[in-house]
Amino acid sequence: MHLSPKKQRFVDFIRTFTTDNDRPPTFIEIMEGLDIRSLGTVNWYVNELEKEGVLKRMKGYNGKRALSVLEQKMDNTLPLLGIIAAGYPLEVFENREFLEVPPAYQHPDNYILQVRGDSMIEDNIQDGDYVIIRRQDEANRGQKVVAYVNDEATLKRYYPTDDGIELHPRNPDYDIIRVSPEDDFRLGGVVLGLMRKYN
Amino acid sequence: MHLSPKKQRFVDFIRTFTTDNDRPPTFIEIMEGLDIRSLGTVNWYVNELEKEGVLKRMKGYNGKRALSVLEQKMDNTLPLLGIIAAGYPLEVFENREFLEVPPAYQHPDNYILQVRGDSMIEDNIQDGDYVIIRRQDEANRGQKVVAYVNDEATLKRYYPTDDGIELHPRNPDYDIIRVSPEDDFRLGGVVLGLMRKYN
DNA sequence: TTACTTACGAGTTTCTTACGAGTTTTTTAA
DNA sequence: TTAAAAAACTCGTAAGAAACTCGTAAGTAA
Repeated sequence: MHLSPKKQRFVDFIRTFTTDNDRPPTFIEIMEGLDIRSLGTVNWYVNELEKEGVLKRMKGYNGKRALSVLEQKMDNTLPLLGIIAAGYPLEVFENREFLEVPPAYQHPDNYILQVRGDSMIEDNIQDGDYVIIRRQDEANRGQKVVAYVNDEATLKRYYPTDDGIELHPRNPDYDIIRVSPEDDFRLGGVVLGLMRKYN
Repeated sequence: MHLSPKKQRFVDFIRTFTTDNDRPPTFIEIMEGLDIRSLGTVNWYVNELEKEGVLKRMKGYNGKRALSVLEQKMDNTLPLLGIIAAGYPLEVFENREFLEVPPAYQHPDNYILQVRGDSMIEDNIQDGDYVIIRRQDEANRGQKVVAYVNDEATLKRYYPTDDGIELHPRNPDYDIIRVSPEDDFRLGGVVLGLMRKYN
């Protein structure tokens, strides 16, 4: 992400100030350090850079006051949390790996699972595929979701019913899972996309 | 893709300027750097080179303005060249679109095609999927390739034989294509990966 | 109160885009 | 081979958008 020279100068100042003083600068310190004459201008920069994902306002960092600025990096990766297989608990990786994704998927609530098995074969999701998940606890009817039922994780289609939830596999060899209120149910997220690597 | 000397000089300037300054040049900087006397001329170059897929305008990159010029590298996109459907000529897009990909796929010889139809359904490649192609004229046995046979483009598996080439679909409704020496045959590339977007 | 951040409104400057018209070089077809 | 057509390249200007600026006032947490 290339910044304009002025914006670049702005974040550079924050970076060096922060390492020099062990705390981020206040708006006024930025103003003086960069020869800006208005707080509005400083504020404009912070807003812009926040929109662009370069800066982030943090709570309670600064000496006297609460909000301040801090850097964040974009590396186009998402955590590969583990392997999901129909009928088994989610196998979570110990040493977290990261996988590169198209930048648009970069989001703190997104993560990746690798699919094991063929329970979704009719949706053309095959063994070894990587699915990109958005962590959220609601879904639309028919969406593909990661669901946890009684400690078992599955990738299924989501169909709410009058008295519970149905989770449909996309493979005739597997049964529909009917979730009743007494089951322990949790939505892990919805599937945003899929990536497959050939070699 | 060879460019005219002038155009080549133009992109070379952008390339070196960008690496030197960590940002792409503005139109005026290009104008001065190349001894051009009109912004219209710079604009003309940019338009031309954009049509040819060499340059691309990016959001929020440049010093003062929003849209600017940048080379196809570094922005994590690949050109979406068109739609490929079994049994039809490749439908090439006029106004070139770009799609974000995982950064590792970034390569000048790579491009994207969108798949129409279900001729590869048994390989779990479905209608609407995006395949990432590496442009090259040889392939390994069994690899999925983009092939042009007598002006018809297809996505198939590649099987060389003693007296020619066989192209295997992955759908029983389609026939194997047998390419003999008198056929007009060309490899468009091999499939490196696949991306699918759900909404 | 004090030391900050946030919000508003209204500039100025820098840069892109659009337009219209011209010249030079290369390709095409008689 | 040569003239006509097309493509490559040039110019200058003006409109408009984005980037950047200012000053002040209101809000907020220690």
